[in-house]
Amino acid sequence: MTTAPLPVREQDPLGCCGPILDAALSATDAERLAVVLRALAEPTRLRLMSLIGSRPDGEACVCELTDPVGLTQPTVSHHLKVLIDAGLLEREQRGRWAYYRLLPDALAALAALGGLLNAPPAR
Amino acid sequence: MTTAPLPVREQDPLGCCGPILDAALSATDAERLAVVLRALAEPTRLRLMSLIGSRPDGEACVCELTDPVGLTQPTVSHHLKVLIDAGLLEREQRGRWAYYRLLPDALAALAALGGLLNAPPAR
DNA sequence: CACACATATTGACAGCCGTCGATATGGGCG
DNA sequence: CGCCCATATCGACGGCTGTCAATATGTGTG
Repeated sequence: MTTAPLPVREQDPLGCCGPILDAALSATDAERLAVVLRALAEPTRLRLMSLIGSRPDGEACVCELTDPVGLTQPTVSHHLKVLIDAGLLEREQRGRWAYYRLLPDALAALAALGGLLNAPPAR
Repeated sequence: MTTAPLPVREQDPLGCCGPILDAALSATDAERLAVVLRALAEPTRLRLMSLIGSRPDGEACVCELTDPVGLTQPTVSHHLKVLIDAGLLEREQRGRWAYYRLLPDALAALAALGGLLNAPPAR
C-alpha cells in the first residue's frame, strides 16, 4: 500500500502505450497533435462531430446542424471549416447542399475519447 | 468508387464506437469532454504529459520539466495546474519537491491519441 | 437571365489564454 | 530562528477565438 502501482505500465513495460508515452514528444509532434486537439476542444464542435457521426448514413448538411446546436448558420459553417482544416471532416457538395462526413481518423479519435465520458475528474 | 465505404461503422453497425458516435452528445457531455480536451490541446501541456509519462518511474518534479520545454518556472507550474484541474495529473509533495504523475484516464487518453500522430491531415 | 435558396466569407467585438516578471508560500538546513 | 531553495500565485499584456449581422458566392429553377 505504500506505493500505489502505476495502472497500465506494469502490465506491459515496453512500448504498450503508443508513441506519446514511450518517449518525450518533440515540439513539432506536440504542435501537430495540438492542431487536431484544438479543433476538438470546443463543445459545439464536439457536438457537430457527434451529430454527424451518429446519423444513420454518417453524413449531414449544414441546415440539419444549425438547429440542434442552437447557433447561427455562419457560426456553424465556421466550426465545420475548422474541423475540415484539422483533417477531421470531409465536405461533399451535392446539389445545393454541402454534406459533411467524418474521416477515419476522426472516427478513431472519437471512439477513443468516449472513454473519458465515464470518468469525471478524480478529485 | 461511387460510394466510399465508411471505414469503421460497417464492421459493427450497432454500438461499436463508443458513446459519442452512437448518439448525439448532450450539451453538458460535450462541455465535460471539452474541459479535458482544452487541457490537452496545447503543445506545451502535451509535452509535459509526455515528459512525465515517459520517465522510467512515471513521475517528475517541476525543476525537471522547465528545461525541456524551454519556459519559465511559473509558466510550467501554471500548465501543471491546468492539467491537474482537468483530472489528468496528480501532485505529491515530497520534501521540497513536488512530483507529478499521470492519472489512469490520462494514460488511456494519451495512448489512444498516439494514433493521430501517424496520420497527417488527409489533404 | 432573374430569382430563390443553401452555404461561405467578411468585419467587428468581447472574452479567454499563454507568457512573463515580481512576489508570496512552504519546506529543509544550519 | 534565519536563510535557501523549490514551487505557487499575482497582475499585466498581447494574441487568439467564438459569436454575430451583413454580405458574397454558388447552385438549381422558372
